Amino acid sequence: MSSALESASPVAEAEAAVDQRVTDLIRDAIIRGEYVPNQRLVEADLGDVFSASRATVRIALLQLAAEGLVERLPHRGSRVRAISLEEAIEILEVRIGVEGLCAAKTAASISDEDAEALGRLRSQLIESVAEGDLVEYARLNRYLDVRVRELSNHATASDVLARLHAQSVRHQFKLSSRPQRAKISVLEHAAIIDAVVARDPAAAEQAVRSHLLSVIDALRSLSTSEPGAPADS
Amino acid sequence: MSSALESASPVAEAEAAVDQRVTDLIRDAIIRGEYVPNQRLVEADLGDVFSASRATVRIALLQLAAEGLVERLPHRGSRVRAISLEEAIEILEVRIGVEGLCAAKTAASISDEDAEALGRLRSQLIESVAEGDLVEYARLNRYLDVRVRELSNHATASDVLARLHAQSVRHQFKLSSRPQRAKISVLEHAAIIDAVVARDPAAAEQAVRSHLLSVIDALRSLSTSEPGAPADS
DNA sequence: GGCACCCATTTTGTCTACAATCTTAGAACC
DNA sequence: GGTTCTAAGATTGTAGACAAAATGGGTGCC
Repeated sequence: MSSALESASPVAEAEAAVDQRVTDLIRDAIIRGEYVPNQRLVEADLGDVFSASRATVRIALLQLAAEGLVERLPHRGSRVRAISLEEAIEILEVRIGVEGLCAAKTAASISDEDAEALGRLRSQLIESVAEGDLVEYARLNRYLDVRVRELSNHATASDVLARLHAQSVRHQFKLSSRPQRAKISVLEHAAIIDAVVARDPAAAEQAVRSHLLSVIDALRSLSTSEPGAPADS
Repeated sequence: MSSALESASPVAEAEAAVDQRVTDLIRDAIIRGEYVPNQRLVEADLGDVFSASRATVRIALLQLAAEGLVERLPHRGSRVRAISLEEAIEILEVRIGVEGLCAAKTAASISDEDAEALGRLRSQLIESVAEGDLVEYARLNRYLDVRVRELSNHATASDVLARLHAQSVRHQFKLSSRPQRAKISVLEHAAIIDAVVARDPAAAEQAVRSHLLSVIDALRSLSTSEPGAPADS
């Protein structure tokens, strides 16, 4: 029965997303903040905007709901999921374990060239903060995260992290736009890179842990200093 | 704009699944092993079996693909995803971090009654193994996992774990059906319960780690002793 | 004035039909 | 005999239409 499928490799994983044009467009719009938390996402409207049928949009929304970006209420529609501070902290707590694993794996297996590249990235990070270029710093930060995931060669962890990351983009953003915060976090990032380049898995895991715990603290104090501004719409 | 949705609580999460009848049926069938890995899942056929339209089945398959239970190849259909040994180990590695977190959280906040209940569960586990009732032992085991997740009160971690668990059911099953293995793992489980009941987060996290590392070892040696039997169909 | 009920509107959930794509088998050709 | 092209079959992707559910406003009643 069906000879063609039998022989396909179990590697694929990523390329499977081909026609998910609409899904990607909506996801990007949410992540970019074009659609704000709690905003309603009416299937017909979105189909109109992206010139796709309702069936396509519907599938996209279900997909995004599975990713945790969208909330669906039966017979009542979809809306952009609002990630509360508590949830954001939960996400960071989970990331401690998973990113720690990635960092450890990377430290254990990194190649010489990749290690060198990370070293350069380290310099760039420090430089961007010194120049006060927070946008560039945020970009390099994201790149570091992605790179460590890739280098860990851990598909499962990468999947989990990608999902978690997408959900908490908004909260991350609030933090990374603070110059004060950048000066602290850049040191922590440098420490992570140092441990990885030194090929010390335990130290890398610990460095990630320290960093994320620090982020949690920062989020907490940020929220107490400027009390709940839940009105996003 | 839209007053009804604005006030909905961000808790829901679970009850959102109402009409997912078909999704649940297919998921159960896969987890129970009714549909074996690599088996093709043709939308029209499934619609016939579950007396639903293709559109409904299609959505169910996309949902399951997002959960990692089903693999979709564009224009070529869906099939039950085969979790390789490497992937199963990856999943366990991730679980170390996340379940460790849950255990630590639970240990830090467990109530007296819940602690007592866990103590009783501990006795039942030991008893079931002593009597050689592996089916009962497996059931209790699942319950322990679920319970620790619940008690941790950590929605994000629970979500991640639920997803990972569903994927690796098959491999878990292979292990838990070995009497030899049960005798080892029951001690580890008892250690986890002890640490949680003693309200020692660090010890609980460590006990989980030890246990899962031991499972990884067991899986590895199991696969070397009975070399690749990839023919599931 | 407030409360319960009912109906119109909006939006989702489901089904059927059509188009696009891929696979497979067979025939023509070298 | 083997290879390439072509066409038929099977299966997925998309669109549009209908049915079901929930919301919101309005009317009647107390």
